[in-house]
Amino acid sequence: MTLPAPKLPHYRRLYEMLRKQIIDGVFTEDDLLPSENELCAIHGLTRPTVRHALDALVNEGFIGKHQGKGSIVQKLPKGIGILSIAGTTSALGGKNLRSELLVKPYVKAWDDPFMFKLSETELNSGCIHMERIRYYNDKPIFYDINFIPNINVPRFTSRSFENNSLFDVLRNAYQVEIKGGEQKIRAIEASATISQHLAVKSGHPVLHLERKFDTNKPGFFIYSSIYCNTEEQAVYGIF
Amino acid sequence: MTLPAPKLPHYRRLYEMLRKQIIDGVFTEDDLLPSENELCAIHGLTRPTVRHALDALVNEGFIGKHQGKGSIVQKLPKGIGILSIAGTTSALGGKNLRSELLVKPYVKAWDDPFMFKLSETELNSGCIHMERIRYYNDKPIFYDINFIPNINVPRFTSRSFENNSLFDVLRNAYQVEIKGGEQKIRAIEASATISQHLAVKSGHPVLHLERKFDTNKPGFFIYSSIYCNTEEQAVYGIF
DNA sequence: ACATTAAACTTGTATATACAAGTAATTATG
DNA sequence: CATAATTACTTGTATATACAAGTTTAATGT
Repeated sequence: MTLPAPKLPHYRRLYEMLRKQIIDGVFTEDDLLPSENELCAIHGLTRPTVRHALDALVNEGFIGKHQGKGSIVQKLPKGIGILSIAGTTSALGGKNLRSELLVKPYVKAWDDPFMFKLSETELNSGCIHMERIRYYNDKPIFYDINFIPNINVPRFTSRSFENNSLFDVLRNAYQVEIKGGEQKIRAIEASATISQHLAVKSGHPVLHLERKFDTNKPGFFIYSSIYCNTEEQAVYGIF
Repeated sequence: MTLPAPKLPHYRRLYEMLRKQIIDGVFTEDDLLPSENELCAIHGLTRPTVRHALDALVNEGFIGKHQGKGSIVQKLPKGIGILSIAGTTSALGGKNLRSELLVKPYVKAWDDPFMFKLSETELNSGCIHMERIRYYNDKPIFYDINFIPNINVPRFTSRSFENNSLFDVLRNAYQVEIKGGEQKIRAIEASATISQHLAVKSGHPVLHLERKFDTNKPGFFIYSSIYCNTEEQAVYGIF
């Protein structure tokens, strides 16, 4: 995984700029973006190049194009793969949501057996293991165990993750983006350990998800095992 | 929801043709598609038009493009939103999987309250309600309740669904395609009704998913409530 | 003041052309 | 026969141009 090229293609620069403007709130839902012709004039680019950038924004769910009318900003796409609490709008950041690092990231060999089949490269690199508890209204609702292949993620173990999205860190510091993934879901009876972490009675039903995230880096996946207490709130996810 | 236009744009016709060839097995995983120049010659189109079709195939996960090498067919994208059993490769069709209609599709008013907020149009149209049980090795594992808005789906209630994917029927008969969606997941104790349908003891943990599927038709969503027995096999899904 | 028509805007589709950058195949050389 | 160089292929990026089709705005007529 190399550092990004210092020179991005024109269409990509425009795409990143517009994307950032939407995320930063410069354009918000239902706003019209500058027209294709305006963007050509502003950036000294041609329509096919501008359209290429806009197509990418459409594909990622940031805007919708309407012939004759313009490019309209949509509600910020909720991250595919991010779990939250039904009824809240973000995984973290709401006043009643907070996250606590239970086990700081450290490098270890993969658990054997592991929940998903691993490639040779992954097996040889070991993984970074970390555990977090997420609280809603001071009640533990998620017990989250992450396994990140120790491939090209220098100084990962020294980063701070409390109240930070793991995915944001990966995107901003390592240019790793989540593209989707697969998951195995079970309803299980809470074991002694799980009931301790999630503050439920032993034997109480809890949700268990084993997830494998695809990223924009070929061959680089992120793994996660999550236990959830859904007694009061359902777990919410986009797929 | 209108019928598709009799005349498709060139790029779209090429996209649909290549997509069908991949699905039908004319091209299989790891095959090289004809090059862009070859497709231009074969179809009397220009490279930007051909590339537009190929870009759509990339976006949907059918192919990957490799500079200098060619366009390579990928494993058929597993339907987003389709649930299956961990370890099997399709929702239905495997020898050990079969589906049984418990309640034939019929038109009714929406349950009130309903698991997701409904639009005015949806409320006024009523929904088509149907219930199925899915078996794995003759054991009931899914109890699936679907709610399809009664909007532009003529003669839906007279179709046969046993051993047919609801999504395939929607795509082939009504040009409705699933684009993703959202879900609320809970681990619950099986009620008397659920334990009867899924052949588990009352009070045993079962999975409950409430799902809202986005489609290619603006404003048209499909809803589903699924109870799953995950005692022996996890539920598997792509997101 | 309102309705109708025309003009001016928007995105959608498509062709044409050129050069950059990566990979595979062919040819030349030792 | 092996290796290196060259050629020929591939996709990637970008400009230029034109017309179609949908929507909004401005002008005109009553």
